[in-house]
Amino acid sequence: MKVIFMGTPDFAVPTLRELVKSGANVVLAVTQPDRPKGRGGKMSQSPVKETALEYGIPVYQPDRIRRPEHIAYLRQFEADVIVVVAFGQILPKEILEMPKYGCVNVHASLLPKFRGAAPIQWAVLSGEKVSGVTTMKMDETLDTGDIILQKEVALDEDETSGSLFDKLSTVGAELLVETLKELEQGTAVFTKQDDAIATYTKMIKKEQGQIDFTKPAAEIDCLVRGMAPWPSAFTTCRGKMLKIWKAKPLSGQDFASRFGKEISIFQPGQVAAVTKKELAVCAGEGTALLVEELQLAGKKRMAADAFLRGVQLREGEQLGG
RNA sequence: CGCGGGGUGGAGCAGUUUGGAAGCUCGUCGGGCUCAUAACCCGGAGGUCGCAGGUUCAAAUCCUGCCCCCGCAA
Repeated sequence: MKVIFMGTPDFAVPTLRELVKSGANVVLAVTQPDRPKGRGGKMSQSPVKETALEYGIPVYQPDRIRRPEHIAYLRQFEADVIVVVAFGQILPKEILEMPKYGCVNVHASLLPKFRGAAPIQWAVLSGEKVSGVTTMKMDETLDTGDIILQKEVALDEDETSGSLFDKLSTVGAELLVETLKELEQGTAVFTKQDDAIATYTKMIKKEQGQIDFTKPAAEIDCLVRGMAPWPSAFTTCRGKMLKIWKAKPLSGQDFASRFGKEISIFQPGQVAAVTKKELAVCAGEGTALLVEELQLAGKKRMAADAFLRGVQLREGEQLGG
């Protein structure tokens, strides 16, 4: 199998590795151009590029792959299949139709659910119990191609987008290798997606991490887990950015039995209970959020008890706002 | 040279502006109180104050250079 691999972030790396390990002949890795990144704006290369270089695979970094010269460049490889994993650019029809087996995409959800840019985060944000990975034969619109293989993955109670990323990228890698095998053997079955039950995910923006304490605690917990490790759920504390990394929703009853008072005497966003080790914030609909791990601007991420040693919060103090 | 916060006993912080015996909360160790306890009381151990120079009678504190961590912005 002569393969062209297209991908950019960490999520794509396991698939590239499995591909190489499976014996596929990866002739080219296409990835996004190097960009300034991080503090100080140093140039950095994509994880896929680093991995490709490690294997000695040639790397190609077109600014816009749809330009004719880039399409022509790809054509000369006469690849059997193009594998696309979180590449970050839309492929034009000429490329989709170029390889014998077409273009195969690994998508981190159970399509047709969570089509689009951020399926993993949205699965966590939505409080899903199960998500998964789909391989499909790409067509001209985004994430609408025929499904080839699909595998479910259960979400844990404390699943974060980061942990789900890891799980799904591993599963995706295995699934892709299996998919190529079926394509080559001619045993692949293509299943149309049911557009009627499709859902779409928008790209995650930083502001979405802002915690709205009038929402019930369970929903805030989903936000905290869904936005971790990026861009993180946050509020403010005495004018400083305060990231919440881990929290546990408490019902009004949980709160009362744990702290011996009623949550109803507090307004959403108010610090409802502070002990030496625990911190609870009033949330919406009579619930409370037990904050377990957090980070103040300029500081490191730490457990609630460590945080409370250095910052004495007062009961009733308002967060956010 | 993008903007900013920070590196002080094991943990989290104060102290730096106005140089002059290194402090707080927690943990830890020993003892006590208690039916009992993560509660309370008493006592102890533990720190090259990121690194390297400089100024000074004296530097965590002032000056210079470097390393590392983090928030924002991209």
